[in-house]
Amino acid sequence: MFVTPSQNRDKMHPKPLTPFQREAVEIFVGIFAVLSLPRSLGEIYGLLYSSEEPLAFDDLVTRLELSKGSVSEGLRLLRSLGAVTLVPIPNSRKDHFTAETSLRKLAGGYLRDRIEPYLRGGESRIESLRKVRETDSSPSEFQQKRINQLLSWHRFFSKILPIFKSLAGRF
Amino acid sequence: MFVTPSQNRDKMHPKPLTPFQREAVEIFVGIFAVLSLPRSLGEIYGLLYSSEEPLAFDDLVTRLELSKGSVSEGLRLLRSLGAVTLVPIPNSRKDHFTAETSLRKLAGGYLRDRIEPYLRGGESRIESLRKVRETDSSPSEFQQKRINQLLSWHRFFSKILPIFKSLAGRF
DNA sequence: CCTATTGTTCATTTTCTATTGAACAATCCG
DNA sequence: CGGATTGTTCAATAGAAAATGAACAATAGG
Repeated sequence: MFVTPSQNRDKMHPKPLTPFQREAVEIFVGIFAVLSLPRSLGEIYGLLYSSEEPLAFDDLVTRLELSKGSVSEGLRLLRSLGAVTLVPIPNSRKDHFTAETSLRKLAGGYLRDRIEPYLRGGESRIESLRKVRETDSSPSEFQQKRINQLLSWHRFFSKILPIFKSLAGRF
Repeated sequence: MFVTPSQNRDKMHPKPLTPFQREAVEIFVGIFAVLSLPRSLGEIYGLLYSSEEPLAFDDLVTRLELSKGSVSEGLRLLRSLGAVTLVPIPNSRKDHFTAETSLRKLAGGYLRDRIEPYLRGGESRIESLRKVRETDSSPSEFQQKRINQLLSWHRFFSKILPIFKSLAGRF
């Protein structure tokens, strides 16, 4: 079987990243680092973001010099966040991927997966603090103040999140 | 030299956390974890948050069973974030600390130290992407689109951050 | 001054997280 | 089928981050 070089180079000589792509990868590695997300995720997303055409799984492995395991798990997480989409390519058996680029999807996915679940559990955690106060030797006014404050913080974030998402929706 | 038990217990038998404090510590450990901040910071802040009176450095060490090193560096970071304040206690040589509890200070400090510096560097990173595009073999329209999109994202976050802060200011 | 106490620093250790890589599953196609 | 290709899983390793603890400053009070 023969392949054209642009489709499938030797693994030892993968098509290198363009300067534009290298720079984009660095930018997204940085952005992901701010969110405390691993470097490999930034690399994968960055390369997809700076590539006009969808890339095959294998392209990511060879061009970023990452292990198949990293790419596989990285793509899984990025897809679960809605940051990367699997696109069907006619006549290709391989999976191909593109970067989602609407801020709505990106920020929305991050918030949905990393923040909202915690926020949802918030009320019950504050509730158990309230319960514990009652069993305390001497429930104080101070404790009640703290509980109320936590509740007000919770309400604040519960309100602000949808607002943020809808504003991001325009980008 | 004699001390009253409430002021300075034996290190092996520190005044234990009340149930309320234990629960508060757990809550803040969780909040800090969402922000990918280390457990010890959540413990320190949580105990201060749930303590009516300022606590001495040494109280934090013994009651949380943390090393002096952890507490020292933890307090330094929390103070730099504006989450904890050193309060002078008359007739005491020891440093005493309280938790700041206004969302304005807490969120503001976090954003100021962790997010804004990165955001400020954003323009120059995008600029260098723009420069690299020109040196590229064939600068494409696609690349220009990506650059423009990054710029628009940057503007979005630059706008939203002050808005968020001012909203948080009311809590 | 001198010494107790208090807090900091930072090299080392421990713990946690990310990454690898090899074995395995799934699937396509001859 | 059957064997080649493609992608996943997960135990093992490497690497990064947090926590420790011992040596070291700083300082207050005798």
